[in-house]
Amino acid sequence: MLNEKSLSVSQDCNECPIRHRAVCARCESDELERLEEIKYYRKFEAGQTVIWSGDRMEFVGSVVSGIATLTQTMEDGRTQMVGLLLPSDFVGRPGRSSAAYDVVATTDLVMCCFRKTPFEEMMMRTPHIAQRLLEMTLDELDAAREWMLVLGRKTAREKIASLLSIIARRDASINMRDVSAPGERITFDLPLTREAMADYLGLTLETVSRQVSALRKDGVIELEGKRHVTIPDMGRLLEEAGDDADGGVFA
Amino acid sequence: MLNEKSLSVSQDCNECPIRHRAVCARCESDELERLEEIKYYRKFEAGQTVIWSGDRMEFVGSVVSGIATLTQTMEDGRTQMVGLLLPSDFVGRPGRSSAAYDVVATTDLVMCCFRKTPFEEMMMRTPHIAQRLLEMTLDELDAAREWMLVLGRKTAREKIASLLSIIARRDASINMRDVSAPGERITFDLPLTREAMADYLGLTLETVSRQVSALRKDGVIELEGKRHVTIPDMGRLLEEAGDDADGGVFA
DNA sequence: TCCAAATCTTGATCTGCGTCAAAGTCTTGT
DNA sequence: ACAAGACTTTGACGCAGATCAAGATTTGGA
Repeated sequence: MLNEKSLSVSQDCNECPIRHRAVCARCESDELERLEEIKYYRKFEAGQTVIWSGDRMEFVGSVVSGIATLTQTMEDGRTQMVGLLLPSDFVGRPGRSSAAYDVVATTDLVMCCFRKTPFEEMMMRTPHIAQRLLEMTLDELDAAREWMLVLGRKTAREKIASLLSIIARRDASINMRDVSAPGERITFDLPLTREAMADYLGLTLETVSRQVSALRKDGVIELEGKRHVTIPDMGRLLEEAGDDADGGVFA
Repeated sequence: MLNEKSLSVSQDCNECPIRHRAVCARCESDELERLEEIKYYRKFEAGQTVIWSGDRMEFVGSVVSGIATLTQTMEDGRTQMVGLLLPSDFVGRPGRSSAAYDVVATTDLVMCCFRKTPFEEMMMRTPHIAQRLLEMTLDELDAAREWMLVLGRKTAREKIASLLSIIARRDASINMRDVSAPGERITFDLPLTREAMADYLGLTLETVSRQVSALRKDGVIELEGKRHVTIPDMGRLLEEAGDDADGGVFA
């Protein structure tokens, strides 16, 4: 089911965000050594499922490059995306043995994985890891709650604007660009199909398509092809999203 | 703004869930002593706001008794509840100095609080606290994501059934009753007004009222007065919620 | 006890988004 | 380069839930 290939363990650690973000900063070198031992890389192609909901989950890890989604599905096929995993995001749950969601690679994807049991043992011995994971999980919880407002109370147009502004912001932070500079034109590639956007926003793909067209017609966004977006005025987009213009809810 | 009264510190610790759930189980006695020193109780009346979004947050804590809600509000007044805090739930975020949501007591409420800075220092020194908080936060994240499916993809009727089944389950677990016993009639008081239910479900209060009436007419629930609910068949309710009947998504 | 305010129910009507349908445009493999 | 499939756009129409409105019931304070 999982056609992954392991990458060389000797691959440069700078590419592994968990080293940087979750562990490195405050750990002793022997702990880093131990982490190194249980670390491995996995590669997935666009469209591949990383893990199915309910599957036994034998690793935790984080996204090195590419984009993955967390999705829930009802018996009758209705689908809701509950998370968007960009580089540096953590996947998996220490203390839980089976996956709660489908994880799907939407682009080619590289993950940095740790075997779960050794990782958990290490977490027990290394306080900073649990503290760092707590911090990351609280951020995710905030993002999930912000998204509840989007899903429960925003119109289709506001939903699209919210999604675009999140992607713009996260894309900018990955590439270390500044999204809040006034007058700046922001440009990025949409990493999601219209259907994936619909699943994230609780809409149909037709409605997504219509609202994207409407935002383009109104000059809020510009499109080259279907995927390349430029945002001439970030403040305007945030207004359309229903957020206050000063950096917004997801700051 | 906060008309709280501190309760005696000598109040029986059995009433303070964080002692049990977050700290006690694995801590040394001197750590418990230190926690005891920074602990205090606060009482709120139904309808009082515990803290406003954006306020400086000088404590973390957990609910001892009563019910509180976390809500977000847009500038134009649209409101979305993003969390329901029942006894034992943790509030606040180590490492963040201002509140991200309004916290409102919907019934009379007692909270067990810890001053934030000493709590954070203690967390640094006491690995089990961060580990326990991580576990609790991951549970909350799962609950938030389950709720995203409710908000994004369920019909009004399914939303009401989902809310009732969650409340039934949580109420049962607080009172140590078994909700999954087949044939068992389950009874509880709704702790939320129709408007609060609407804010949680992303609906209007009129729609909530209509769907509650419809579920009653169809025999899925029984009502005495407006608030006292009995569920003659939990499996039936879970079907109406769109969950699989075997314990459901929130198990 | 009684009045006023809060909460809840129900009805009539409206509308944003879903559904169904068809055609257009990219992508990919040969 | 071309064909087949995947993805996207656009149109016509219907419906679930919102909105507006009027009462009914419950709650709480004087």
